[in-house]
Amino acid sequence: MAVTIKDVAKLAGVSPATVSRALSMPDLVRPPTREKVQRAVAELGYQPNPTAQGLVLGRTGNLGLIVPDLTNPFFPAVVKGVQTRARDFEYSVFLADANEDPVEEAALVRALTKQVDGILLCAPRMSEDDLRALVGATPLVLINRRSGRIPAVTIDNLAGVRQAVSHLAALGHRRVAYVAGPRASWSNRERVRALRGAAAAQEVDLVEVGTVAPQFAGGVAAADLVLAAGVTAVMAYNDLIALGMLSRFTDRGIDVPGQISIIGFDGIAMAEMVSPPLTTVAQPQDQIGRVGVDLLLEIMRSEDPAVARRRELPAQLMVRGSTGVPGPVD
Amino acid sequence: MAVTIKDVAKLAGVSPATVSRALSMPDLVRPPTREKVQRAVAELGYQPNPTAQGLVLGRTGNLGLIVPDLTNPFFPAVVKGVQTRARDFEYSVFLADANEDPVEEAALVRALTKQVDGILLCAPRMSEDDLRALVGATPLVLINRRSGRIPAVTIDNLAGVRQAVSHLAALGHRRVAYVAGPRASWSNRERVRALRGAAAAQEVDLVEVGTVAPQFAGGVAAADLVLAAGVTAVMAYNDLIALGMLSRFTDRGIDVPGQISIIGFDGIAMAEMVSPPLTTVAQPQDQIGRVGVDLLLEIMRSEDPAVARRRELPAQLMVRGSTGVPGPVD
DNA sequence: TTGAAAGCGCTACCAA
DNA sequence: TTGGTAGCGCTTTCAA
Repeated sequence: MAVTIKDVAKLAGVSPATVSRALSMPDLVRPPTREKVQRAVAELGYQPNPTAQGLVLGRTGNLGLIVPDLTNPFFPAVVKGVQTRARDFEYSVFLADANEDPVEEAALVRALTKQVDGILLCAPRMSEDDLRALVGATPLVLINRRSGRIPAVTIDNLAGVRQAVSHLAALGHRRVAYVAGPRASWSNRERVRALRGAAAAQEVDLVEVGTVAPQFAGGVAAADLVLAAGVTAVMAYNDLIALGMLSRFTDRGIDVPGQISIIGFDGIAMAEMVSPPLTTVAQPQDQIGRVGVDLLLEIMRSEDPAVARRRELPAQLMVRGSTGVPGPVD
Repeated sequence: MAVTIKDVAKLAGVSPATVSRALSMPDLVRPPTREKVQRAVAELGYQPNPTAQGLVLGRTGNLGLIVPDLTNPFFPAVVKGVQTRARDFEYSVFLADANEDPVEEAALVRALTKQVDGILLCAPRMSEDDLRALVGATPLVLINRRSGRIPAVTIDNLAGVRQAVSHLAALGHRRVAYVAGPRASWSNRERVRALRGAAAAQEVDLVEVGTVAPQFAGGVAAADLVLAAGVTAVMAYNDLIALGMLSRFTDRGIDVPGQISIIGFDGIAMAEMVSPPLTTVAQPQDQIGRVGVDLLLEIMRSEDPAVARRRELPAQLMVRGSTGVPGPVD
């Protein structure tokens, strides 16, 4: 076994209580004593056992983070934000990947619940019922989703979509397709709703070509449908889908943006790396993570569940090479 | 506070000891008693407190995983493998991202050490000294690195590099550049070594154009140097660098593979999504994670540090569109 | 087969 | 300012 507080106490010639105090409330102990303890700690290389601390303090010092799919570059960026901020407050983070499976999401939360002081949950398709069951079990912050009065950090989907539609309208596009993400996804529903409003307001015809997996392959599959829809521009639920379309267009010899313009959503790093670079509605990914942690800590500290705590972060259209004025329609 | 073992005991009309036994060694308790307990557990929704269990059992049920940069798609894939396998054995995993910083790597390991039963460490540039200091503190498995007798899972860099060089030689390339990753990286050193050997054996001139960050931007920067080196093909330390070069070549109007062939390393998903798709030496990313967990558990179980446990996984060249026969040299 | 009780390592209360 | 001690929730002897 490792060195315990008793070993330190013995070596320093004080009681375990004093060692504990010297470490956690140093000014309650006389300087000479404090130094004795510090020397003993250093000599023995003592580190408090977090499990024991956790047991007596009733807190673990851990945060849980659940994401749908780490393979989508959007989430690693969020994870990094969470980690950074969590470390600032000396929290460690449990990460769990739900593999895009609502059932796993719920199971993971349940498993994590006992191990952490709070959970950051990015579970776009978990049922509202499952969600409600979770709340109250542990402090919880939703990421990119809202539900009832559960604390949440989201982005301004409405503004993001509006910027995108205005951009296309200003370029002269009059007929635009939307390739949807998972039907159950909160973000997707929000974006569709915003899109319909914005399209109507800007007198743009909106063609909803259906739902695909929020992945590159989904975009590849959608590309041909989009082409058949006779539009001059297409917006995608996320960047991965947009990138898949771009790739398929390139393969089919369709010029982007000459023959069709593409707008993605998320602002993942990869969007800048393709050619042409992808115009996209960027989310502040690491900020989402950081703010999520802040919110969670706030909740954990002041356990007043009455106030619904929410943060809405801005979305920003990044205009890049994949959008341009519409070419002549064939 | 949540429901404890005492609550269950009271409701079931037995002692806490019996509840504990009924749960963890069911056949030591008479069936009728067992059922009473189970009913009480169900009614109260009791779940054992893992912290308390951890304290008495001396194990946490957690694994730690440290990666250099979650933003490199290679690592999320490894992380997924780790998670999957860990979950099979009812372990949770702490994930920490070291931000490509050797100092942070060491600090993270130290912080994690007390919280987990074992650590999977992917720290390509941590100094050997730091590494040695860690070993012994906690069961440890190195990922993509070898050091002394520390257990490790690596891939067969030598075979991978050989396949790549043979491929280029077979296509007729006689002068090939290598864009190196971090000088301190174990994998990079291995690959350079293998490359020199393979190039000599295949009578290929090797031009080492220097070291860049193992990221897209590094590749962009390297591309112009490569072009100036008068080679017909280039190999990169990893796919991100290769992708950066590809992008820069495209921007400069250089045809790939017409004017220059590119080979990456890692086999990240993105490599297939660009155009032309990237020829690359693929690592079995999720398998690396899974095998790492297996190895770690093995070590944790049989604490016989005498045997050096290692796994070397195969690397496989994926021939795709970014390599072809060399064009006429200008 | 079951229960009483000790104790994992630590913190915090109460006394001294 | 310090020490003794109870107890966090659980498991596991040791006895009954």
